[in-house]
Amino acid sequence: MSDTKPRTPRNTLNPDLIVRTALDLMEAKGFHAFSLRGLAGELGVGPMALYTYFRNKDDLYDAIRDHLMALVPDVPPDLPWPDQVRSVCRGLRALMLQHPCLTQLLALRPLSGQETARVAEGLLGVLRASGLEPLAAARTHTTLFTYVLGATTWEIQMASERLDPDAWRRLRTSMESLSAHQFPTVVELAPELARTSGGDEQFNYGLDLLLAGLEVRKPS
Amino acid sequence: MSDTKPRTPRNTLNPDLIVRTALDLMEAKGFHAFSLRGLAGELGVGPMALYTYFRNKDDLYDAIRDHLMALVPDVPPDLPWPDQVRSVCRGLRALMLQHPCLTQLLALRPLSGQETARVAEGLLGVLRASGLEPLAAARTHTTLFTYVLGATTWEIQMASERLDPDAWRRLRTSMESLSAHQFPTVVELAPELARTSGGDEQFNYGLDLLLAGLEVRKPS
DNA sequence: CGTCGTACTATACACTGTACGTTAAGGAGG
DNA sequence: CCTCCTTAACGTACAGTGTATAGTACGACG
Repeated sequence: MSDTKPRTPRNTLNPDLIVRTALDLMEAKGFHAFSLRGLAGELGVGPMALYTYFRNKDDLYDAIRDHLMALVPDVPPDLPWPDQVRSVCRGLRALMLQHPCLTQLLALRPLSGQETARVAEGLLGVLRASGLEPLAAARTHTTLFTYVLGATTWEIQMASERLDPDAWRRLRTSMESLSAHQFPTVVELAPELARTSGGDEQFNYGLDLLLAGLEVRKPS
Repeated sequence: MSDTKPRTPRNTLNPDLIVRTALDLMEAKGFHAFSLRGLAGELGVGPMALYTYFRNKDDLYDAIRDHLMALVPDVPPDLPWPDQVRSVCRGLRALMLQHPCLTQLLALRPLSGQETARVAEGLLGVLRASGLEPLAAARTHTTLFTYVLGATTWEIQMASERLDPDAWRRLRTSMESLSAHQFPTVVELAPELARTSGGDEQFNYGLDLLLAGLEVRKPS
């Protein structure tokens, strides 16, 4: 009757499987609810088994982030450079919307990684080819990237707020309780502000603003 | 010998004291290390005492965020509108740099709050007065705000990375290990990219790009 | 067949947020 | 003055977290 517990067979785990399962879990339960114990449970394994493949939770985060960045599409060739920039930025945003945890992973521990470099290479190449000097290309690259990050972070945040009916109601009432005397413009533009809290149009508006500014600055 | 434990006197706590102490703790120990138990200890009080004033930790976060947003300076009058926009955006960024937890508070639970409305009112007023239509003003406001949020989040992240010598070394080596064959532009522009990972110049570059784009679009 | 490295497990520690029930301080009314 | 009632702060408990440390059994190799 020696109740030998069924040890999980020996080579069931590998980094890629862990990362993919972790990503699934994050998207199913949300970034905050994700835990190493939950992940281990999903894999049918003790929590400490994960430490064979990742030094700690942050290390796993990095791997997940790189796994996601690999999904950013390459720059499409044979297009005018502003359209190439638009394409990359929209692709990055689309990926962030599809995997909301990506914004949090980027905001939590920023960079490094082969795939991040690949994305940077594509955008930087376009900017250099468009005639920008090295420093201007780098500045523009960082500007574009941080705009996408901020805009999409905000958009996801607002969308998740809308999903929680309680939070959404509290937000509406707090908006409506703002006295039109104290904050006339906010109250007057409330419907417009609601429309600009996300969506393709809002994102493209800001992106085109940056591109328009860029063309003004260009010597050509 | 009844060892009556010295109960803390009755009205030592109040929301403002809690928020200020919490903010101090966050800045001293970092956003992640902040805990209700630590805060209660600092106040000389049991953890549950805080629940008299805040429904939960998120509620406290909201209060801290509003407390910080109150420190964003008002719009300076008697300036050309682009300079007014610059002033507000720079003021917001300066506050975020001074209190790095603000970016995380904004990214975690977005809006509502009297002080957030005050800041929005100032910026929206400037944009409307500059001649922008209601929808364009709202779009521009969101664009500017999300740019500041993204740029400053990134900047803080990179700065904190630089402070941790281990992470910084790992970053440098991973950068240098990128093959110049695979990522020629990234390798070539490495010094420029390092320079654009933060700082006033980088922030102002992106901000001026947005403003330049805005002037192109204006009918005047 | 014996040995060894390694993939996994077990246990334990110091934490976390917070639900629940209790206690005592302080002001109000008789 | 005494009593009552509201309420601020307490204590205990629970379910959960990441991870350090030590142990165990399996698979491959000599």
